[in-house]
Amino acid sequence: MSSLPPPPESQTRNPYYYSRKEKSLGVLCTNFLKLYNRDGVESIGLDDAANQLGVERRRIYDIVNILESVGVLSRKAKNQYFWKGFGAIPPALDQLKEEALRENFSTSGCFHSANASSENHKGGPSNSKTDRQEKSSVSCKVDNRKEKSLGLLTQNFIKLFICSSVDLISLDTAATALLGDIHDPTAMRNNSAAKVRRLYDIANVFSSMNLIEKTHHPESRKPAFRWLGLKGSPKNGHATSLDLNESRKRMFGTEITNTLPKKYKTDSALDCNSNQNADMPTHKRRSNLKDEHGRNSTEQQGKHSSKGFVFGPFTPANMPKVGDSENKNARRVQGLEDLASSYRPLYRNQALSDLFGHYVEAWKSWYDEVAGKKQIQEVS
DNA sequence: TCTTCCCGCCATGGC
DNA sequence: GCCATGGCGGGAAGA
Repeated sequence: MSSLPPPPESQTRNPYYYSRKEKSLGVLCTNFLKLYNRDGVESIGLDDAANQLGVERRRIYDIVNILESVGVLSRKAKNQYFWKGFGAIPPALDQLKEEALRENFSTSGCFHSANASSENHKGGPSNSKTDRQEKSSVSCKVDNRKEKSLGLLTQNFIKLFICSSVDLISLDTAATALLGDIHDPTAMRNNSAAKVRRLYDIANVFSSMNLIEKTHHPESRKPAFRWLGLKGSPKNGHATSLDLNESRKRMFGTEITNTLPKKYKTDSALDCNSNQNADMPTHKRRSNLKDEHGRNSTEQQGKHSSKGFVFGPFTPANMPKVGDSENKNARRVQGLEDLASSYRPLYRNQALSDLFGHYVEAWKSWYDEVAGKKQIQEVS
């Protein structure tokens, strides 16, 4: 991921190229924060967010659930959330810490009691006495659905860090600690697969906020998460963490969420005939049938997509290092610029269009900066 | 092959 | 019954 491979021919030729990276939850979260983490924003409508970002509501739920558990948002009403901003994170973390200490939370412990006591995570960490009393007495049999909620998992994930002295926790450790019953191999197997997926979701969102950093354990090389906490996230609540680490972590282009809704878009874009369904996995075909009834918003966007909605060709995470040959860089830059002009995204709204323009500018200034450094190095 | 995680089905609960 | 919410896991992209 440290170098930018030349785009495959199929990609340069096919404007409907599908890239999973462009649709990641982290990228979506970044876009979400860029839209709402600013002065004057007080409430957020889920429909509005979904439309602005060009994704289906389901993805917005994931984001808001995670953000809500660190206090950035709180639910106001159906479809409506209060935007509280990054300034609300410290008190939320304090509260989580307090809660965790009460529960003797640790990475080696079982999280069941924690799950129960913080179950009413909706609206942020809670102090509800009645809830806690109730939950502690029936901790093994609280509402199963809520106990497994993404928000709760998020809070427990945070507690792992804020209640221990270590700032690096491996994926394995986190997954094991967050399992309901680590002594039951069957439950563990079933839970872990699902929870690990959720951990990835949470990690992606948090790393886009710079609350954590995805890394690897120095010895085992296994995936791990490093807690950056508030030193990584913005303190004034007006700038995203990305802004603070622009030159280091900026993910050009991929920050625009792809409106192409389907993994098979590459094929379907080339062949709009219904015959394509024959090659599609069953469940995809099922959702395609749904398209015809026009129920799913993203799938409707898919129809738009076939008329030209495409995403930025950049691959920020793959940016070449300063040490790469300059010619190579120049070629790549030229290639990307060619791509950008050939397949300029037609964003569905002004905000995204502006964002795209911003990234193009940012990309150019970044490249100038890198090229400048390279020259200085060579001179010295 | 293994890891990562997108995607959307469908259960649940509120109105 | 309708709709909002969100758990869940299949399976595909990426390493």
